[in-house]
Amino acid sequence: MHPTIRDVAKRLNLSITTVSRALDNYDDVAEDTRKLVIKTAQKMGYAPNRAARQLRRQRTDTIGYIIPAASGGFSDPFFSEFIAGLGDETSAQNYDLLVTTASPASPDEKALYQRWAQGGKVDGMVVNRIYLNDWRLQYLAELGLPHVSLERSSSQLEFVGVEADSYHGISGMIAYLVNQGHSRIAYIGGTPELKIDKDRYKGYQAGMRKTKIIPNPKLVTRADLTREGGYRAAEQLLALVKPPTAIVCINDMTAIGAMHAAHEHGLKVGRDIAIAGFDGIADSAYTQPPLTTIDQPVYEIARQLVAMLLALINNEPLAERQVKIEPKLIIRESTGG
Amino acid sequence: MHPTIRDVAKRLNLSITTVSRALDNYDDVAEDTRKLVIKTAQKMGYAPNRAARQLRRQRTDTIGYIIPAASGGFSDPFFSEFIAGLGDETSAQNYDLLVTTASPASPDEKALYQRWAQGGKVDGMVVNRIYLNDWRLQYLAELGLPHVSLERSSSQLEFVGVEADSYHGISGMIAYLVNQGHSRIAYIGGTPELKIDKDRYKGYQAGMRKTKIIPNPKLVTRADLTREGGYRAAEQLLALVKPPTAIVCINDMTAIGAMHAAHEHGLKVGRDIAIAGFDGIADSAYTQPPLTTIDQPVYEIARQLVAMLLALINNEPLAERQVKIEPKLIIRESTGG
DNA sequence: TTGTAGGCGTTATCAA
DNA sequence: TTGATAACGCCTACAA
Repeated sequence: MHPTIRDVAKRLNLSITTVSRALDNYDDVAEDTRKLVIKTAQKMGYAPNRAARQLRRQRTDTIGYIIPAASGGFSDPFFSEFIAGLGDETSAQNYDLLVTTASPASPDEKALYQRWAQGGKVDGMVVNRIYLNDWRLQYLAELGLPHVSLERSSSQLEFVGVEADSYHGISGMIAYLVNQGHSRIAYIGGTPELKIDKDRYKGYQAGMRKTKIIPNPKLVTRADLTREGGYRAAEQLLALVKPPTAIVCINDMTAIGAMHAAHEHGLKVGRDIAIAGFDGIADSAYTQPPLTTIDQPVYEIARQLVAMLLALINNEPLAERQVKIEPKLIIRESTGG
Repeated sequence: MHPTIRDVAKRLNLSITTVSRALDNYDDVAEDTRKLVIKTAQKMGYAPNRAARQLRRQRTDTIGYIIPAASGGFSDPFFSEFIAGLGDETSAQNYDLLVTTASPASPDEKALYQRWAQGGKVDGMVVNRIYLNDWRLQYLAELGLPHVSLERSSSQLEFVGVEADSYHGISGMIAYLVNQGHSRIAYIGGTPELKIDKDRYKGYQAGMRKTKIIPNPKLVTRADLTREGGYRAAEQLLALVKPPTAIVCINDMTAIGAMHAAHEHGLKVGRDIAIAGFDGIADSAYTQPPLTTIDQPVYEIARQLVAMLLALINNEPLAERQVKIEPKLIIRESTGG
């Protein structure tokens, strides 16, 4: 098998202590010795055994993220960008990232959290797609395992993480649409237990309230944050006697589905109907027509979260325990440009 | 910290041996004892320490995958589907998946492979986006670390993994387009060192050769598998004195970029110009117009790869060491329907 | 500046 | 059916 520290020591007629310290750049080792050790270790292809190191140090240098998506594939680029951010920041800090998918609130999900958190497989966890009442955050808190989240749950006592201001994002969007002359503005949300749904829906309500328009409850529908869900919800909206002239969606995926439905109804998006999303995924600039959306810097948020988590893990001071991000309205042709 | 097996043993006045075996379902432990142990362990919130187990068993029950994408985010849904497949299958088999991103052939990438492979952090690796001459496969082979790949490199002695028949996929696509009356058919590829580029380009050539059309070398361009790359390459093609009437792209991302360029040129995709991709990502059904593509079951391929890798790791017999997949042509409106 | 030795939490061998 | 004990490979307090 691989050479161990013992093999290196034997080869050089040194003790494993010296080798260990030479490699870890302790300063109580002779310069010549260190150089020799490093060279030999390299030549022998030595790399410290992670399990042994972890056991000894009582830490894994690994953090975990369980993608909250139904089995069968997460197809929301939101997650790709998020994972990319997590991966890049963990790597940059010489940590590793453990990843898998599990359906929210499934037994699998619980088993995974247990295996990783209680088994000491990870030093901390990143959590997102937060529910108003989220067992994951509760569980991690009880366990005392460091964790950060994108969005907070209402049951959370001590929140460390990032929050995007969904509320103002959406209410600003509504204001913009009203300004464009729209009044029959529909909302396609997600399940109301989701923190982001609550915030975004409130933003919608607030935006509508500021106008004199009495919102039609039929214009508020719910889907599941997927293209298919957005498609079906939009179908319903377009089948109304008085269909909406604008549709604001909880995320870009939903909006893409809605655009598809509009096209099928022979509507030209951006002229006959306005459609807008939330997230600012890379796709949104490449849809036809390009999608108006509320951009949140997902990649950066993910990196930020990791940085915060590692600070938490290593007991380093944290400049801010709660970072608030203001997403930006990006106007494109899907709302008439 | 967490209770250890010792704590459980102490609580029950049993030896750690017995506890260990009760939990691992050995059959030489009294039924009553086993039940008691399991119950107590659960009550105490005991979960075996993974590092200790790994050190002792000399295996990690973890496999690794390094996303071969430039830092700053992989935005190709191909990878999301791939990761979802990897994650679901590893979870299903009670393994864990270590993931990160690294630019192909960067020093970071090498450092990661070393840390994981030589440090015994993983029992095996999944590799994709294969180069004709791929140092990763060579490295893993030399190390003797189990690995599987999607696509094979030409320098590979012993290939275990999955191959999609890119060649026939593309040549079939060309045949279809020619049949539709196209003759000025362009190809937007990737870097020629990529295995898939070689195969797909060959498919293009073969498809063209079957017709009497003499292919114009100006119609063959290269990009980088991204939307932006596809956009720029298509811009060039459309600026030609005699622009192509059809563009076949190495993947769907490139095709999405190309469609964007066509729209900007005032062309109606599917009527004024045909554009086709490769991969069959979920997006492709939701572009406007929907994209003709060559569909390969990425999610299933990923699961298959993991299954093969775990068989390799556990020295189980492998029905097939090399699985060949025939991708399917999906005709949609982007080529005139 | 270097070496000795103990222990991190498991699993597995052997003996009782 | 159960228990004592020795590793797995590394780090580090302490001794030399």
